[in-house]
Formats: sequence, structure tokens, C-alpha cells
Amino acid sequence: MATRTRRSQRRTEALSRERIVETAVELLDAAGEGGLTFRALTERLATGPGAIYWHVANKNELLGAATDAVVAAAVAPRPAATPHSPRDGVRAVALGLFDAIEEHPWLAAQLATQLSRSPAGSVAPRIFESIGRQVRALGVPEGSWFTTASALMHYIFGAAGQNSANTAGARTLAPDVNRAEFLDTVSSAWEQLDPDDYPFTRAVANQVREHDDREQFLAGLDLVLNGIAALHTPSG
Amino acid sequence: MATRTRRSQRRTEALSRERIVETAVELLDAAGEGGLTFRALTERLATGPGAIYWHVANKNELLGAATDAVVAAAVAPRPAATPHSPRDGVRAVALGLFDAIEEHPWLAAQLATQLSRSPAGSVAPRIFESIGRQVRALGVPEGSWFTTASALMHYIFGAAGQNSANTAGARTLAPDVNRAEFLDTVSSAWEQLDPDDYPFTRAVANQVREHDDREQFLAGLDLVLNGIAALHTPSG
DNA sequence: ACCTGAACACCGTTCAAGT
DNA sequence: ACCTGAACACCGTTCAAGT
Repeated sequence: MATRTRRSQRRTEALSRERIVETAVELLDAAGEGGLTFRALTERLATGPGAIYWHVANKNELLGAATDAVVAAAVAPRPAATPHSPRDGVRAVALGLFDAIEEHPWLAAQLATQLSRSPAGSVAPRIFESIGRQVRALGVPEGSWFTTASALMHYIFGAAGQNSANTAGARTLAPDVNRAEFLDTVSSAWEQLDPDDYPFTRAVANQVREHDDREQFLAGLDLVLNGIAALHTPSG
Repeated sequence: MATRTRRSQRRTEALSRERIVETAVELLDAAGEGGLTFRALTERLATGPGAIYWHVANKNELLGAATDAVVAAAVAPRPAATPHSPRDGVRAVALGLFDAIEEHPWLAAQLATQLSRSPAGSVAPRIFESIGRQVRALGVPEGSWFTTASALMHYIFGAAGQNSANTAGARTLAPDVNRAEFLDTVSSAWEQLDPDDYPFTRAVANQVREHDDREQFLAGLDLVLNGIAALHTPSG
């Protein structure tokens, strides 16, 4: 059923698990994992801690529910977009997760934590299904589905996580420092590393400064897609 | 265990930042992130919180130092092993990180958190340099170094993180349940998903049960390596 | 310089009591 | 069934005081 968020009349709305989760996501977005406390929650929802505990078992479950809600929205197929090719399908799913992690920087660490706590939960299958359908569309033989989908998922998680790290890092440094300035800081720090210990890192420091996150994410994704194609080319 | 076990010999050793970090790693290994508290630390080190704060600024810094210590050990080149091929070099570095995350399950989430807090810190360059040297050895042209090394690092982080999730998950379920039984549980859960919503995930549920983590990790790594080779083959 | 330990503010969680 | 809010155990951190 379609659930619509109505931002008016918040205070008169009845307390519900859904509204608690929604508020939790807002608090996480606003101030990171440290921003989600039961006190902040009770204040925003104008209630007591006992009321929240009636709807959710504990903070871990709440974090899990917040993670699931955001992931579900991220991998939900967009109505208008029908991909022209299987590769575009993979890119669409990947960018959906990439954007979600960028929009909710707390998500990367939470995915690692939540997947470890309950991989049989709803988050892992949701993501896996979404990626897997594209793998099937790529023409990968069934015996390789699991390995291929896993490899894609791992690349996407790793890359999106690192990317959100850059976004979050830029925020941590200073509120008014934008991403370009932040990358500039990292690049400069890398340029000043010991030449004997860090020759490679120093050599690419300049590429750090100039790179575009999205472009790089897609370039890496293409690397993985090429590897998949190399294994399963029909012509041989 | 209600009785506190304190190694009396410890007390005679001088307190140092190094010993604090070492003890922090032990606590993290034993009980996860929740196991690292200043109270547990003071008990083990037979001291007061003020003494610890003389050596480390706060808990975040301590977590960062613990992460760095473990990563440094993981990417340190092993004396005996000289890889036979560039690909073997990549595999060696990747497996070093893979094993470290498996041995220290808290590491995956900490890497995500710590890299976001200070990407200009020591952890990111350490890992990047280690992977980058292998990328250079692979013969990748310099203009693609950053993208290629990033893609490899992202895959490794994502895969190793997911893998540690399985290890940690097995521990969470029950102390005496081993990994095979845990994967069996996940597999069964996936088999019971809604056929309309999760056709792909249900189809691969059996591959979840049968897969070997290390094999799958290396198979995915080869996928990425094949993709890299496809872009930069000097001749066929 | 290095350490002690009581004290403080804040956190997640509980529960007898209300509607 | 759903909510209130005081209370509890525990946490990270501080700081006047000691050596």
C-alpha cells in the first residue's frame, strides 16, 4: 500500500513504528549515528521512552529498521526508467545505492553492522535481488549467478562506502568546506608522504584532486562488468 | 564469569599508548565494539581513566589507533613471500586484508567509520600504497592508476566486510554454531522468500549454502583483474 | 611528567502506574 | 492496547589533587 509522509500535523498524529523509524532517519541524516538518541527521539515525537519501546524492541532494531527503510527506497525500481541494456540496468541499481549512501552517510557503516547482525534479514535479500536480476539479464550462466552478483554487490558497497566517507569527511572538516576543498586537503596530505614509503600514493595524489566521484564509480563498475563479460562471452 | 581476572604482572609494566592500543584490540576482538569501554580498559590495565586520557585524546582516537595498528600489520609485506606474478601480488595483499577482517570482525565497520573521519590519516594511504604497487606491477598505465587501485580497494573492502559479516553472524547466532550451519540458516531463509518478489535470491539460495568464502573472494577478485586486463592488454 | 579516583552529564532500558 | 515518566545501571570524559 502506498504510504505518504505528511509533514503537517506531526504532533497530533498517533505514534507508530513507521513514524518512529522516519524520525530516526531524520535524526541520523542531521547529525550522524551520534544524533540518534532516545532522548532526541522522545523530544521530537513529544512522548516518553516507554512509548517508543512499545513499538520497537531496542536501539539496534531501530537502526536496522532505519537502514531497511532507506535501502528499500533506494532499490525500488523507478517507474519511468526502463534500461536500454543489461549494463544500464546494473548501472541504475548501482547508482541508486550510491546515491542513497551519499544522501545518508551513516548508511555505509550501518550496512556493514546490520548485515553482520542479521544477514537473513530483509536488507541483504533486497539488495541481492535487485542486483541479481540485472546479472541474469546480462546473460551470466546460472552456475555463476551467486559469485557474479556477490562481486558486483561488494564493489558497489565498497565504492559507495568510500565515497560517503569523502562526503562525511568534508562535513567533518568544516561546515563551509566543500568537497573539492576537502579532496584538495587529502591530495596535499598524500603529496607530503614519505617518498620512500609511499611512492605510489604520492604519484596518484594529483588524480585524487581531479577525480569526479560518480565518474570514477562508474569506471570501476565498468571494470567489473568487463571482467564478467570476459568470462561469459558467447562467441568464445 | 563474575570474578574479574587481572594479570598481576601487567601492573608492573609502565602504561604507554602502545599498551593501551594493544589492550583495546584485545577487548575489541573478545567482545566487539561494545566490549571496548574505558572501564574494561582501566580494569585490565589496573589504572584509572585519567591515566588513559593522558595517553589518548578520546575513544575515537583510540579506535582509530586500534584500526591503524591492525591494518599496518595486515598490509606489511611478508618476508618469505615474493609473488610469482603481479596477479599473485594483488591476491597476497587482498588476502592479507581479508584475513585481518576475518580475524578482527569489528574492523570492517571501523574502516568505514575511520576512513570517513580522517581519510588523510594513516589508514587509507597504507592500504592504497599496498594495493597500488601491485597495480603498477600489473602494467596499468599511469593515467589509470588511481581508478584501478580504487576499484580494487573497493572490491576488497566490500567483499571482506561482507565476509566478516558472515563470521560475526555465525557468532551472534550461537556460540557453538559454526559457519556452515550459519550459512545453512541464511540459505533456508532465502529459500522461503516470496517467489514473486525474490525469484533470483531464491534461485541462488543453494549456492549460498555450498560456497567457500575464500574461493568466492578470489573468484570475484579475478573478475576485477580480468576487467583491468581487458582495458590494458598490450597485445591480445 | 604521569597517574588517581571521585564526580558529572548523558545514554539505553525498565517498569509500576496510568488511560 | 498504548502511553507516562521517574529510576537504574552504565558510559565517556573531566579535573583537583597527588607523586
